[in-house]
Amino acid sequence: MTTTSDSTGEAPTPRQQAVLDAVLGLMVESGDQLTMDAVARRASCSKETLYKWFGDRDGLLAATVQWQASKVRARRYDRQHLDVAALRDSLRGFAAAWLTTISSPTSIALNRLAIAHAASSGSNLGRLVLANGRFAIGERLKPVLEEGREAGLLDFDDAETAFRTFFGLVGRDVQIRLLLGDRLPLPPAEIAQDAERAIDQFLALHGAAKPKPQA
Amino acid sequence: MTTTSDSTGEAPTPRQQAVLDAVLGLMVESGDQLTMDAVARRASCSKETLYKWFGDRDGLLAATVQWQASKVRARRYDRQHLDVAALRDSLRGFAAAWLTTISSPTSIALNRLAIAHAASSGSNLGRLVLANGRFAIGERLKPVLEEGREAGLLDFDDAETAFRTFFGLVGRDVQIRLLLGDRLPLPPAEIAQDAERAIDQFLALHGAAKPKPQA
DNA sequence: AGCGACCCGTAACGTACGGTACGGTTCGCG
DNA sequence: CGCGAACCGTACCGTACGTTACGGGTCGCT
Repeated sequence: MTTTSDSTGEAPTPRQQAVLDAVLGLMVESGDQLTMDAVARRASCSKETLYKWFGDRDGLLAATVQWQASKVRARRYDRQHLDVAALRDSLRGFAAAWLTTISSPTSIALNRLAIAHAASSGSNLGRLVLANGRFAIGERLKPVLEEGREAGLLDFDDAETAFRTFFGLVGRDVQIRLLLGDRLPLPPAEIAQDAERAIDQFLALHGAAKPKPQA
Repeated sequence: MTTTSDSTGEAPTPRQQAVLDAVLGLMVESGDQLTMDAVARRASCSKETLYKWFGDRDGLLAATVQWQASKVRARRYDRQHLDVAALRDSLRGFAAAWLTTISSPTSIALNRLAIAHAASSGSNLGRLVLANGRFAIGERLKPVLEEGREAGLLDFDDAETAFRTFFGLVGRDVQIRLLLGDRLPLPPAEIAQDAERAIDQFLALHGAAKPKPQA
């Protein structure tokens, strides 16, 4: 039975964090040979300790996913004045952050692992990755969209649907291509450019023609 | 050494097709336990035959990907009269077909396998899936887009970029969610609706304001 | 100093699976 | 009929890996 880093668990100790970082390192370097032996060797700990701390292999992987998620979580986009320029900045920030995330080696390795795991039957790895990726950013972006709507800057019926459009315009084919091993260099300059284009398109679809139509 | 169904290979014999269908069936039912033993049992053939025909496990998987691709490939969208209604129909057909494909159990299983494989180093599985999925549809759609532009119905600079926008608007978060195990029922009615919405959005972004501006 | 908790390193066990070998059967052909 | 090619079913081998067990070492507490 796991003692720490359970699915609802508390924060890992620094030593445990070092172990989880070792897992992340191994995943990125060579996603396949992620064996308990390799983790123990890399983290300079015994396998017995791994099993005491994390229960079994799946527990270790789950803890790793949550550890990585806790590292990314997330600068607040505090609601500023919210004119159209501020809204653009906010959306552009989200888009660039998302592209940076999904193109990072860590995210690629983690998603590959979770997807491979989802092929087997029961496993919350996929659910964990979804909750901390796709759905987390959705819940953080939707309030921004709704504030934009209240300010008369955006026009849409359903925030979820609008977010999915945003998601598609930003991500396009990037994630699936990277997951399938396509070389797709995404330097910061191109990320900025892609984010800009995506926001232009999103505002073309959902920007309100007239600010505050009923004001 | 593989004798048949090489990476450039000729069509598999009917018996080989039955074997590859057995692989597809196993993949869909329980993607993990896709062992050579299980394939042989399901296909009622000996492992020795599998190795003679396909070389090794990777050869079998590659042949399976190509077999599936050959089954999907692809009704022609012959260039019809090409007014705006015909263009809409054509795009809507592409969108619905793509959504149907990526939400099919076979595609999900195949992509999971290829993604897991891409975590290991050398492997053309990911490349194969990309070539027969994302890039195949791109090459088939771009001529339609360009005809639409020539007819003054569409406005864009780069067909590749326009296609990626199309791809994002159609696919959104569907594929990644399905790959990660999210339940996401996508009945034909919803596919049709999603395709319609995606085409509306695409035309809002790239529809030419005035047909044949220089005519 | 003595004791217990914690942990490292390594060895050991069981199993699953990719790959190979072999006997037996069917089928086409001279 | 006689023969060889193709193939099925099964047994077998080697290895990799998850998991457990054990010996020894370090640290904190009394």
